[in-house]
Amino acid sequence: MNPDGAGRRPPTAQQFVLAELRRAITTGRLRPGAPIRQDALAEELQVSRVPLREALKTLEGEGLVTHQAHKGYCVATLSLDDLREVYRIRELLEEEAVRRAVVRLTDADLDRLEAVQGDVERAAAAGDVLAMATANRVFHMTLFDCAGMPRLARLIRTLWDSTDAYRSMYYGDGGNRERVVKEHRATLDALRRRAADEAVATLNVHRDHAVTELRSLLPASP
Amino acid sequence: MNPDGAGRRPPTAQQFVLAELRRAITTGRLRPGAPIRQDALAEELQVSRVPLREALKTLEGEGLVTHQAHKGYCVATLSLDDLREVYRIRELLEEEAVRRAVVRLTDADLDRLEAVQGDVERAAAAGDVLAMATANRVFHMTLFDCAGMPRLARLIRTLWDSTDAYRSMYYGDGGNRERVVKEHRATLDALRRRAADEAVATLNVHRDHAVTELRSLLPASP
DNA sequence: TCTCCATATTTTGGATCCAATATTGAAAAT
DNA sequence: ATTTTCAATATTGGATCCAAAATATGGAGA
Repeated sequence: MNPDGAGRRPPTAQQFVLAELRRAITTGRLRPGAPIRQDALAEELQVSRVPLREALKTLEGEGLVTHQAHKGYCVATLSLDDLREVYRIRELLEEEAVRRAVVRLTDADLDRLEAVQGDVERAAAAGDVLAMATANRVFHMTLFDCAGMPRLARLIRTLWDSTDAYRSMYYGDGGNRERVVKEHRATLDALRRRAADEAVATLNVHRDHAVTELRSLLPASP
Repeated sequence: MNPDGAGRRPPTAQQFVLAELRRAITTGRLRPGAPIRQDALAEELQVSRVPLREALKTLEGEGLVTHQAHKGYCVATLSLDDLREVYRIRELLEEEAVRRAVVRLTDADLDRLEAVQGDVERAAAAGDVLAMATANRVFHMTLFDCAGMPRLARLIRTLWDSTDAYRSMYYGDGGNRERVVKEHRATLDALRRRAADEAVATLNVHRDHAVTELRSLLPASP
């Protein structure tokens, strides 16, 4: 399918570790708030602590882990306020991305989006939570990349990452999966008609619902 | 003046190196595009390469340096498009920050802003470019911090950092310094009257002028 | 029993050393 | 003379080792 398939190990150890850690955090295998024991992790991943620490520094920059000198790293925990803040910032940035994308979308772009939407619908039908999360993400990022603003896209990507640990739970519910499918359809339709306001609105509805749902999933008082 | 004065060396080597590198890049001592020779830098800063590399990873996350595996780090260069993109993103985020700040500003906050504005005016009068850049930055960050959205403030800070190398040149011109002083006054006035739209507008004018000026300072074809 | 302090252990931060990759320069072949 | 190949060198990536700090442990005193 893809030339450098998902299983191919990256050229450097820190890139490998980075990918592994990101997955572990965004899928929830490393729980929010959990301390990161460097020695144990390094041994588990079969690398020394040096590349591990560099990967952690990258993740710290992205807000997925926190660090205190001489105390170590922890998987970041988001308070309700943090979550709301992230979603508000996403709203600002994604609106811009969509508006730029709308006026630049080619037919090929729309075809790609349609194809990805196919993946989303298949995952939703199959009830495959992980595939759903991945395809949904690809759908949005594909759209945002069309804005032709690489830095903006990167920022948005980072914001998504920082809440992935919580978002995965969202797709556990079949109703939510159906909802996402419908909302994507509405977005695609608006994009085809170059209706920017409408496209932005559908995404905002989507986000608002997600943040509402996530409130109930948050730890009691972080 | 300040309990942990500027000259105090941070507790860990990587924090020290991080601060040093940030200064070197944002003041232009390390020029955009310049390769970063780790051995030489480590020796110059009297540390080993390990904390240096961790600091570089942090700076990479902030976009101040770029990295290629097995080739090394370079000080990031911004194309005109990059610059415009950064300023556009800033516009989006700073508008939000200002609007939130306006409804939360206390008298103490306004007093602090007024005090910082005093620093700005003194630096402008003295023609001290570095002091001017610093005070201007403090003025804006103080305002943005009042929004009570720490992540938003951090993002904005990072965006400022990424263009600091170019912005320093801006203050070389006395006319620009005067302009900044006047625009800050207008912003402060609008803030006092809780006139959000107006405050946002003054900042937008400010940014637009800066980005126009910076166009002429960019390298020919990066 | 609880608190406080000294000590031992664990864990992180940093330095040095080695390996892998990239770059440079020179020699050889066309 | 130009290009290509191959070796020498320089530079980065990673592993191991040591030092510093924090945490856990245990005992003495109130």
